[in-house]
Amino acid sequence: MRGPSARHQGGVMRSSQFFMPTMKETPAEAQIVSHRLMLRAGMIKQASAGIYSWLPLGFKVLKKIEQIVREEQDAIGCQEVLMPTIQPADLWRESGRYEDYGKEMLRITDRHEREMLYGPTNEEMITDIFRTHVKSYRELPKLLYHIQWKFRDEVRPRFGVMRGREFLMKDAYSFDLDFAGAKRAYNKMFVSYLRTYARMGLKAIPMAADSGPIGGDLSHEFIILAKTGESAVYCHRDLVEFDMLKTEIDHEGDLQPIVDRWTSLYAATDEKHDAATFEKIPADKRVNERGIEVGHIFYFGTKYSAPMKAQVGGQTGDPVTLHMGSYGIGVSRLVGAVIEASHDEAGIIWPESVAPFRIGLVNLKVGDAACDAVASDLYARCLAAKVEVLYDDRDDRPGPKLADMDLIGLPWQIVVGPRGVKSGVVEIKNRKTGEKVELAPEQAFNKLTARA
RNA sequence: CGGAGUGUAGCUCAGACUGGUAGAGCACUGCUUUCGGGAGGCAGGGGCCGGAGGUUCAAAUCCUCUCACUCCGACCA
Repeated sequence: MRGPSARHQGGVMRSSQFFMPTMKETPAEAQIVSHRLMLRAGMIKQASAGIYSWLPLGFKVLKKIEQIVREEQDAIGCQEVLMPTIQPADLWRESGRYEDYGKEMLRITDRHEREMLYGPTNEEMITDIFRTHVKSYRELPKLLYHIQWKFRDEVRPRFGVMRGREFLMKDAYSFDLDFAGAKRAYNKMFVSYLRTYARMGLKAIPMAADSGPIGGDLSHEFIILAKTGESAVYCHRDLVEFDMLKTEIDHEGDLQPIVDRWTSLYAATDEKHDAATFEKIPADKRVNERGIEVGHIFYFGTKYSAPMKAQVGGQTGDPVTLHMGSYGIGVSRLVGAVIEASHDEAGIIWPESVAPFRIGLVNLKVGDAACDAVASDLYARCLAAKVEVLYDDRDDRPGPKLADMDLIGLPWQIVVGPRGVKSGVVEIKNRKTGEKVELAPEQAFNKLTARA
């Protein structure tokens, strides 16, 4: 007899118990495909305009994306902290942004009539932490990040989690003694971002962005290509074909050549698009598509450190004002963005790295002794091998079960039905290609669980 | 914040113009027939028609106010 904790090892993985309220019909409020599919797949529920609850299926994906982001930040020596969502207004008065920010900032007054705000970003707070504790150039450089919910009271939230008011964001901050140091930090992040998106199965292309009053070229937006993207983008085809995961990277070495490789080719959003330059690219290398912004990095020098007096003692003993940069990734937005980039008529197609489960196991005829035996054996093997599987053991007709499985887009399906079981086979289906193969259960299991 | 809409069953929507006992399909419950791609039959349950005022013998329906949500625009991770 296995106890409750054993049965729930790895979480609930049986459809008969899993809370996943799928919908056949499309809710009226959803316009874009990722929003429609997230609602239909039971991933999220809207709480109010631009604010969502994450249901188990959606939450699993959110966590996977968050974890990839975390691992790639850790890999470049960026250290994780967690700052609060609620911040004191005084901090923002120091930088001058409390007055500048406008109605997008959600302002709150506590019981002591103290002015607070729900943070839309954390430059002031991290600068305050840093100036309190870091006093010498010897402690530099430093990279810190956190992954936290933010709030921006957008006038017009839309597109589901792609443009919510509340959103989960990774924001990192770099602290250096001078511009050269800041640029090294910038390059580390630049390269880290390329790997991060590549691991999620996305083609992300860095595009020059407006760097504001600081000037220079140290500001890039990371844009993924998706037909339903919010803005037009133009770039050189080679950028789409670079494969970052195959590039060996020494994060402590000179990253400039890698950055140069990406920035030397033309890439621009419609705001910065220069048709004349674009026309000089050979016609077959021109890419003109739609894109979604999923990250933004920039160097901003002493914009916050100067007014907030974040200084350290330099080599000569004189105070040096810190050079800073900040680096954002829209974690919750990425859930929608991945779907925009990867879906078909039937539903979502998750890349394996972010899929809520790796395998969807469908028992087409629950109650049939032979089907039940084969399916539950496969289920047990998956659990034992720690392969994430969603076992559809609901007593329902094949149609809805198969349709649900396509809708939620798990990379692999194993379909156990009476017809196949009679001749000793099950069907495995690749969600992305639609390719179906009939194999003996054991072979099917081996094929899907073999480590690549 | 400008402009335009919509709020009726869990979901998609009719009913409103022309006031008179609340509707359909899907979903849900039970039985049944089906059984490899959202099936069929029978029987059920489910609504203060977003909220508050008003007009009227009578309001989902007409009027006023209010709240919420959506779309277009400007803005934006």
